[in-house]
Amino acid sequence: MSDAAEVLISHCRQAGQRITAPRRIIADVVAKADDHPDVPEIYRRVAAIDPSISLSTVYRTVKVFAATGLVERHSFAGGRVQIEPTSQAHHDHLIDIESGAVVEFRSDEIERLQALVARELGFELTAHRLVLYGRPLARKARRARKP
Amino acid sequence: MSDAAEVLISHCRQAGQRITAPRRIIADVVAKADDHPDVPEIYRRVAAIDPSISLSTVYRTVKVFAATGLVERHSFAGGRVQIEPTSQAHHDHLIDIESGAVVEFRSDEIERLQALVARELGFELTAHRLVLYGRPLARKARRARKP
DNA sequence: ATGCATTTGCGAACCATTCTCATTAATAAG
DNA sequence: CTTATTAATGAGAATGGTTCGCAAATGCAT
Repeated sequence: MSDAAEVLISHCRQAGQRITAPRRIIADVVAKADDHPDVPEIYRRVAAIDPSISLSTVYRTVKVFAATGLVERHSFAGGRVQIEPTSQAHHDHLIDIESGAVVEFRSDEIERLQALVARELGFELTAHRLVLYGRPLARKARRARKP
Repeated sequence: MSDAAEVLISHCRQAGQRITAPRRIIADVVAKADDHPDVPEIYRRVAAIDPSISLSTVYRTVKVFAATGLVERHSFAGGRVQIEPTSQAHHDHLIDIESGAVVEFRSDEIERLQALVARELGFELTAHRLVLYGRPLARKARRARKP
């Protein structure tokens, strides 16, 4: 069992939740996901380990994990709920519209402004989703790498 | 028929689409929507005008409108597709995670930084999508109105 | 007006998600 | 360790948004 998974289950225990075999397995799968799987996808991975675990249980367990604050449930594309361990460092994405490549980035400045804007609108910012779409600049115009 | 609705149907015609009675009505409903209705909601409004129009047709027509670029299909809350006429000036969205309400905002500062970040990554920014998720602040904590 | 491809309406199908409920199992107490 | 209590599970049905398939209706060019 991974380190992150142990954190998940120990927090669940602290929250008064019972630690069951399905929950251990689901914690493990969620903790080691570096993508943003939706629940059916998590279920597939879980079922590969223990096929007796039901889809309902995955839904319920993910909800429990989210309640502890250690997992985030986003509703990004096409209506699915996508899961992400809260532990990893936040980042946004830039999509190369020519190749479809995904570039990860982080801008503290933008993050700060987002919180500011939210507060001005009367909200506490809890999450955000920022995707930039761009066309690669001609090589000469790009910032040069270190020589 | 509203002005904006006429723009919608004329663009459809230009795109080689046939102009039908259902499409006129749906265009009218979509054009005058100042909120961000999902398709079932649009269907309700359409059915109030002509109950013989089917839900399928609303889904299909909204898709056609989106293809012409005159309507945007967002996927904000819980998997629903929400609709908005493209005509209005650019803005981003903040979702009230408690009520699902959509608040529109615009931050030139954030826009500027996005372009900057993209350029630093070697891209020319062509589009972006920013959605903030927030919880309403308690009234006392909110920025006070002018006295 | 006529022919034909596009649209429509209807219901079935799909997919993610939630719910119900009888059964199983984790935890606390003895 | 055993038992009682009560939460968690599995299976499948229910729900709600969205899409599909097909026969019938309709827009549009001629």
